[in-house]
Amino acid sequence: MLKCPDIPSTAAFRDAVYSIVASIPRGKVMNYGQIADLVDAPGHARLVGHVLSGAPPIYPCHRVVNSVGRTVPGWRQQRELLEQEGVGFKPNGHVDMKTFRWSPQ
DNA sequence: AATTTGACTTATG
DNA sequence: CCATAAGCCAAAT
Repeated sequence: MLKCPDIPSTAAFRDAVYSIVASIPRGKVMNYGQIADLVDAPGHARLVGHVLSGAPPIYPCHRVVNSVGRTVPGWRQQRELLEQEGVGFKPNGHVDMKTFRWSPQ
């Protein structure tokens, strides 16, 4: 996968994040920390979130949730989108990460 | 340059 | 579902 020698908001970093997000299969989700790790920038989970906040809507950013499976604050529709794809939510309102978290082959 | 803010994480209650 | 706390790091103010 693309690696960014530099760390922060470079085109490479953003491109890598977009690439990862675009590769999340339908019906699965990923959390920010995992993406950060995949782009060779461990600890930059918050940056991933920041990048996604400015990402073009062409990417399935609704498949990215936080580590406990919580949906994006302020984006109520995200849950509907995920449920529509087959992602199951636990009774507590969080995604069942145990089942729907996607890991790269 | 210092402080605040946030699409984070883990833990605890 | 929410609240709090400590740790974390880059961006915005």
